[in-house]
Amino acid sequence: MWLQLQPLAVNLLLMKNLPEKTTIQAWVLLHRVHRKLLEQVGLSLKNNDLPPLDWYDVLLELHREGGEGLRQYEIGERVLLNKHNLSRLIDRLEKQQLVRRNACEEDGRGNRIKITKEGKEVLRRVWPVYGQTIQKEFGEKLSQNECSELSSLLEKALGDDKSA
Amino acid sequence: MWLQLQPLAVNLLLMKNLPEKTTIQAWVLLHRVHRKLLEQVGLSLKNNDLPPLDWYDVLLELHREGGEGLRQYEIGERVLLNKHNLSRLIDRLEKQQLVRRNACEEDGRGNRIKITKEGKEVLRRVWPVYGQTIQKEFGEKLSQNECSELSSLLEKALGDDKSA
DNA sequence: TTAATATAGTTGTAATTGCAACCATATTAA
DNA sequence: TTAATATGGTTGCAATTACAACTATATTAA
Repeated sequence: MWLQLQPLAVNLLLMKNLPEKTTIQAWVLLHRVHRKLLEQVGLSLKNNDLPPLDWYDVLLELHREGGEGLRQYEIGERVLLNKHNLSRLIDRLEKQQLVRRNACEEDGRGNRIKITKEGKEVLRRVWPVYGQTIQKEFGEKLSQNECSELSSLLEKALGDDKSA
Repeated sequence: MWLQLQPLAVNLLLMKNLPEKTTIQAWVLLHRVHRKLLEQVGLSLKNNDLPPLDWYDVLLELHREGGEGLRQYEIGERVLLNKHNLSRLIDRLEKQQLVRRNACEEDGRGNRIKITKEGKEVLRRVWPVYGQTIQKEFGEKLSQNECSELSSLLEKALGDDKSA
């Protein structure tokens, strides 16, 4: 009986809970801003013969951590951009000697990844370009107050269902 | 002489105009929210055996336009997601009969793309799932006022250097 | 102990992307 | 007119991605 009802219930759910216009507008703008910024950053990096942003993204987290480096899944959790194929992204970084994989003592399945001197050098070269683009395309458009306001709204949108 | 100075000038520029902490924080959150939402939407679509979001993105713009459809470059301008390889995305849509390419009268180089009945049907099937995910993962977290506030900040960040 | 299940990471493969080169038509300037 | 340049779109190709299947180790429960 419950089983019989379920498909209907699902359908009803699908008909409801659709977003308001205001919500959709924010959603659309979120995408437009994101896309524009990412395009600009990509362009700047390329124009300066720098590696793509996802390299920076990983290297930065490794640099932040320092010490014994990070497990791959930890990188995945922290990174800004999409985390699929991290394995192969790290392959590429390793091939360029920007990171090193070390066997992991506590857990024989995994490895610990550490940034190298060369990796840090890449961070140093990328940041001025990356940071400047953020500032020019984004920071300059908003006051510090507006940035904070934006952050708090975004944080709320993130939900951060602090179950962890 | 000017040529001699330029590299220095460029370097100086690179050292300056770096973003404030507040800016960076907003930047990071923007990415996190975007990534999370896109992941959720992708998941919902897949779980319901629906095509990827970029199909919807294109089909929606075509539907909005109606009439004689859109040129490919117009689609590129309107679409939410990244616009590279639009040509081949449209190939795929056309292969599924969701759109049709017609020769373009005013401009022999281009074509006009129109959504088909089947394409509209896809829109109808996708929206409930897409919309519901937007609402659940995003809309519900913010009040309508907050959404408006967010929109106006994002609009400002977009800059919209109304040169067009 | 063993079996069952979960987690970390890798790999095969097909689909998609990014990029640059390209073709065809438009537009501009002479 | 012609030549030069710009624009719209396609295509070839190498790199990257998504996804699923897989290996190996950990963890849990019996």
